[in-house]
Amino acid sequence: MAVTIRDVAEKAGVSVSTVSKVINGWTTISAATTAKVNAVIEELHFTPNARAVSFARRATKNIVFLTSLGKEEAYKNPHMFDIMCGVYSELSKYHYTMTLVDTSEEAYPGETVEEIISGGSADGIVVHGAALNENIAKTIVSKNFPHTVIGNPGFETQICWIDTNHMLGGQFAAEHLLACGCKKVAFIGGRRTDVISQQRLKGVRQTMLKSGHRMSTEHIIYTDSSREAAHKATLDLLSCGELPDAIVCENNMIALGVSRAIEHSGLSVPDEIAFITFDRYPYTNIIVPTPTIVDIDVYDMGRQAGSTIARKLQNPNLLVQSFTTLPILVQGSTTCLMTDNAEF
Amino acid sequence: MAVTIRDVAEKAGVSVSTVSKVINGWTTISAATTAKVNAVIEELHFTPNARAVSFARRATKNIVFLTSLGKEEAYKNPHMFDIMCGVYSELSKYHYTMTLVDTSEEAYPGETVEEIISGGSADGIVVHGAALNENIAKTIVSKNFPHTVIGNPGFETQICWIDTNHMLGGQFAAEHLLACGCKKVAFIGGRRTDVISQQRLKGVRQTMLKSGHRMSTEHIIYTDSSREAAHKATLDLLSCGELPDAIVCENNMIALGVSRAIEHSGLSVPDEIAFITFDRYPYTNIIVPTPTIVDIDVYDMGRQAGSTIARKLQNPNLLVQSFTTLPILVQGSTTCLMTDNAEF
DNA sequence: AAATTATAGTATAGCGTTTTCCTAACAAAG
DNA sequence: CTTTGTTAGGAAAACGCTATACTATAATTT
Repeated sequence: MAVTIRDVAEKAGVSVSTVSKVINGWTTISAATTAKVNAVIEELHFTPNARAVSFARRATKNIVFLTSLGKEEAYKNPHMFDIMCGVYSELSKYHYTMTLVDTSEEAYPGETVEEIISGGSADGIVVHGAALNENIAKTIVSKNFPHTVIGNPGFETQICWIDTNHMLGGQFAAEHLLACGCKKVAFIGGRRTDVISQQRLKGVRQTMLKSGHRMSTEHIIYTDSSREAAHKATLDLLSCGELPDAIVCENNMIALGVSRAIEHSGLSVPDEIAFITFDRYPYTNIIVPTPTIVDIDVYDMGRQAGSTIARKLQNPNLLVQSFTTLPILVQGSTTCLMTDNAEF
Repeated sequence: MAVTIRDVAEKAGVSVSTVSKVINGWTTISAATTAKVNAVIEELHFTPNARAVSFARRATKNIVFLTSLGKEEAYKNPHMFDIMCGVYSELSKYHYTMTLVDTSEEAYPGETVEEIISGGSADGIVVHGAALNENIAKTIVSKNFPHTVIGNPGFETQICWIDTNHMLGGQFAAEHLLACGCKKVAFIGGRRTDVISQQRLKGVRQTMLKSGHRMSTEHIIYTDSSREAAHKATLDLLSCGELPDAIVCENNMIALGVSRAIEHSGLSVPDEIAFITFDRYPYTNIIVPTPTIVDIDVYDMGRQAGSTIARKLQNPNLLVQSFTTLPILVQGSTTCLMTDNAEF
């Protein structure tokens, strides 16, 4: 049917092994033979059968991206796709392909991680934090399967993961506000139990304290992560007690409510009150005024995860356990403009 | 190393073929033997080697999703991911895996479509319209490779595609506005040359005309697809000439500008003036007031594409060339509430 | 009882590469 | 002139499964 390496060998008058060696760039074949073989390959439009190559090489050159998909994923989690694109971009540089595997409840029972590993349908796996659980982690670790997890697992495990340093994010936010001259910083968070939220607050708190500004307890507020709740919380915050000169919003939904509340309060931004938030969402840039944000380059995180696993695959002795990336400050118009960014 | 079908056969005291038949559910094996073999499979934790299976079956049970990725894809094109999730969900029901392939300029030269087809790394391909060009179309058609394209190719080709009926979308918008009692409908579009835009306008126009309302030419406006441009265009529209009682916005960016302009004009929405837009974006629901939109269920489009190709693969005689899906009206608060939806 | 037909299972030839081990042929060294 | 090395290429055994063709036994029919 399709043209095989044998056809090429016969037509070129050489052996199958010679053709294989030419294809794979062995140096033990003379220039003349190489040229001859390549000419025939060209002539017959030969493409090696990928299935046979995988089989013979006992490797797929494929990585599974394990995640939790679903309807409206782009709306619920716009970062997932960017991470994925980042992983992909790096993997393809190393000539790996990437197949998606979904672990969500609604998913039709697909390949389990066990099956992927023992069935050998991929050489490695990149796991999005949302799809990780202790079982999966245990399987991966016990089988010593090449992997990287995107996001701090949040439980005790030897798995290799990569995440952004969220405490540092809080620190960056506070440092920026300090540089703007803010001294009385408030924090409005969503769920008190959220680890990321805690770390961000910790970063803010410590940084303020280090500069001699202890955050007042009534300036640390938790509310629903909704525009309405944040709106109300902000009005409360601004109407009684000591007025803050800056608000750190833990997420975009809160920032939206804070923004409107400040607008209604009549205070000027950023002169009378500044605010800053975390993470960029597709709608962040339509908020008026454009908020200053401490962002995570999720695409880059994906790239780092991709390159880490690719490098591990090339060199199995690579000793990387975990690492964190730096958040970045994106200046908006809700904090004063920093012309000298010596600090950052 | 890993446990193979031979190990299972030996331990169970049957032949390799018998084990294979048990695995693949052939009915020619007795219940007793089946049970015995399954017990051994369980005991040895045997998982068939996916690479060997692909090789022997001459099929991968894998579909390529060809698209154009890139940094910030989620921001630039939030629909891409939803489509992908839809395709994935359906493919996995048919036990196909899905691998991503990027065609974007910035992409590291990956597998070309030719290589995928002749290399046999996938059994079929789903192409996102943004990644399609005449070359790719020609290759797919000439090799008669199982495929589906998401989005009207826009050029002459025998390729199988699926898209939403955009003209019908325009019709739906107009019918809704008519039902609301609007008679003087304006249209603000982005690029005049955009095919989708043209079809939507055509749908609106024809529907209005059918009800005896010819749209005035000065009520059909083209401007940049930016908030600012749309804002200005709307103010112009509202300040001179005949006042429309409804505006059809061709996209969300325009809707954003229109919304603000109406707010500034002091007209009440939807009583004095209504507006409607197309497609839902991640930020659509943060626009105040929530616009009524004619939406495309892109996840569902993905699912249809996935199921179409899966069915084609099961049954190669399936004669589907192209088909379109229905847009859906999502009621917001920028048009009057339709309690009886007899028409839709 | 012989002939036919089901039924349950086996033997084995692929599938299309890679890769290890060999073997010529020739060059350099002793 | 023999020995040793080096280089270019070939032979063939894997890789682990599927699926076809076949066989032996049991069940049914004549």
